[in-house]
Amino acid sequence: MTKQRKLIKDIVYASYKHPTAEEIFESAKKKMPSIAVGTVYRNLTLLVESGEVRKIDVPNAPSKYDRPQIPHEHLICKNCGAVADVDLVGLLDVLKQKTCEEVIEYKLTMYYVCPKCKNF
Amino acid sequence: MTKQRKLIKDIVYASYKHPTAEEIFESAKKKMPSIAVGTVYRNLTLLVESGEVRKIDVPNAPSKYDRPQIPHEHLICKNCGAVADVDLVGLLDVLKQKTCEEVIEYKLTMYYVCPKCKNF
DNA sequence: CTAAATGCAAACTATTTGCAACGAT
DNA sequence: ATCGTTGCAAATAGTTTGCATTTAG
Repeated sequence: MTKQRKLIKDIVYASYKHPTAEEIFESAKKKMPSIAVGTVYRNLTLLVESGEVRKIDVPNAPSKYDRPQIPHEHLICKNCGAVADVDLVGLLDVLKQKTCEEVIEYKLTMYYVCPKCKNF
Repeated sequence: MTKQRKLIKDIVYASYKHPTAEEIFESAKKKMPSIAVGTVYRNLTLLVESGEVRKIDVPNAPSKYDRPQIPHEHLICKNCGAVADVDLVGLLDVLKQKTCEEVIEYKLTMYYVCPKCKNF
């Protein structure tokens, strides 16, 4: 882990809001004036791949970055009733965006046919 | 409604899949070779604004377009309990994509503070 | 007639990439 | 010495925009 990568990760983790790559870049330049945008993007991609940072896709706007959190929801099999946990990272943001409201929390249950039942 | 606009709308409505602007443009050129990409984008924007066409935002990929459908969910005020209806077009697709499962249906309730309560 | 819409091309935004220099093992 | 990483600048992808011309109402 290079100091650039460390710096970028620290900025994301320390941010009170969800910063964009550009904002992270601006912030990083204060500590390390020579850092390049390309480096920020490259490292964000790497950090997202390793799961250290979470990317939030925002339609018609630059992506935002955040530390990962692990909420989870349930998928219920319509056939056998088995419950699977699913990690629905980013759903709250999707709901906020789709409703255009400051959604605080939500209750969600999904229904499907589980892999086992699907094979019979 | 110009013939370009009509053509674009028809293409979206006739498409078996969810076409991108580029695909719509290619398809439109077959009927009207002089049509410009800019026209396709401008009309798609207009059609989306008027509700005649639905835009599907896809992370890291061109947006797709579809005819609109109107499911709806509830937003409940945590303060006064008032219920607002919201149109959550595209949520099922988001859930399918996020869970990587063939979600059949879902139950969703969201909580927020309604505009009236927010102002007191 | 005239306001809105078009075609064309250039501009823009967010992000990615090629490459030579750099830096940590 | 080596291999990943950097800074820089140019490239890319998707979309938007300015402008002179055309078209629909």
